[in-house]
Amino acid sequence: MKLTQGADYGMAAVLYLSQKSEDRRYSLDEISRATEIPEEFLRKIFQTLVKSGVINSFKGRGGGVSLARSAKDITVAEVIKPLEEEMGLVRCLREKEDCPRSSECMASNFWRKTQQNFFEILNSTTIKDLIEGGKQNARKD
Amino acid sequence: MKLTQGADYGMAAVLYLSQKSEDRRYSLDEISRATEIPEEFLRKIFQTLVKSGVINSFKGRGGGVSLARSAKDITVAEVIKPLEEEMGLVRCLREKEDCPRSSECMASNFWRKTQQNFFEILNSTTIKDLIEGGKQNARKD
DNA sequence: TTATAATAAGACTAAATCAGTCCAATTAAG
DNA sequence: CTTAATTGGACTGATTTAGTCTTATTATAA
Ligand code: FES
Ligand code: FES
Repeated sequence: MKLTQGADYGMAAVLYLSQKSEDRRYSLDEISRATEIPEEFLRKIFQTLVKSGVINSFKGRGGGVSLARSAKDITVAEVIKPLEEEMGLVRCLREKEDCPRSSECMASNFWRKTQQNFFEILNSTTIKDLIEGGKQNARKD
Repeated sequence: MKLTQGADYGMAAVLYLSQKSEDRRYSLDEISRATEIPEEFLRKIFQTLVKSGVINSFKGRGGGVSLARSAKDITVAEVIKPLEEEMGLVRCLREKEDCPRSSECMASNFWRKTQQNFFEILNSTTIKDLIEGGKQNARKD
């Protein structure tokens, strides 16, 4: 049960941008160097985030990437979900796959709710929360 | 982000046993047939669960497996954790691995708490809860 | 109008992990 | 002492993950 490296890197990259001035573009080269994420891999990650609307990118000289919205309007879920292809914790929750036991399955409901609870946390936490929280994060408790 | 097939199967197998009479032993052959889990794989799963104390096994003629405790005293966590080798959602939370950005990492605390919240659910839900809950599971809400 | 500095898109590859199998050894019952 | 079972561990094939490479495309500036 781990998030992919891509999702993990994605968070780091978005966090990096969020801590920098918003009115500039940052080249992949620069971000890669600063975060120690392999440049070519980082490129793919950004491509995904551009498609999902979290990041804006600009080609050509002076180009680079920037946040599409301010950090307070980007949730953790918005960064993680597009980078994490398979989000079903167990078979029951993964469409395509079907399980021979699904009819008498006593676990599916439990997992569905548990997973939902997890996503609700990701949905209700913004990148800004992470930066501000610093050491005091996740759930208002 | 998915649990391994082994953990998934493990739940199914334990649920199967929990719904059967407790004072008998069940051969892998029988369980494999009933649940449609490949026998050799199921064998390995039970070996793990025996080691972690959830299942009792008996060699020889008339042998087989049974729950080590009654379903109300087995939590979901006790079944999942031993079958799921890597339980750290992100790098930050996985011992061995170290991340070049760990010092300035704004995400680690968030993930730690989120993951903890997840485990608390697994810890506070028993196999009996699943069977009884049937269609009304996960968290008291 | 051309050189250059950037991202886009997608094919490709290496390594790791996962899921599953096989087999020789052990144990207990009949 | 034969048979029915699990044990433990090595082994394998398939899939997924992480990362790279290569060829376009686009924008800026000299
Ligand atoms: S384990 Fe197959 S449907 Fe739940
Ligand atoms: S991402 Fe590396 S320590 Fe958090």
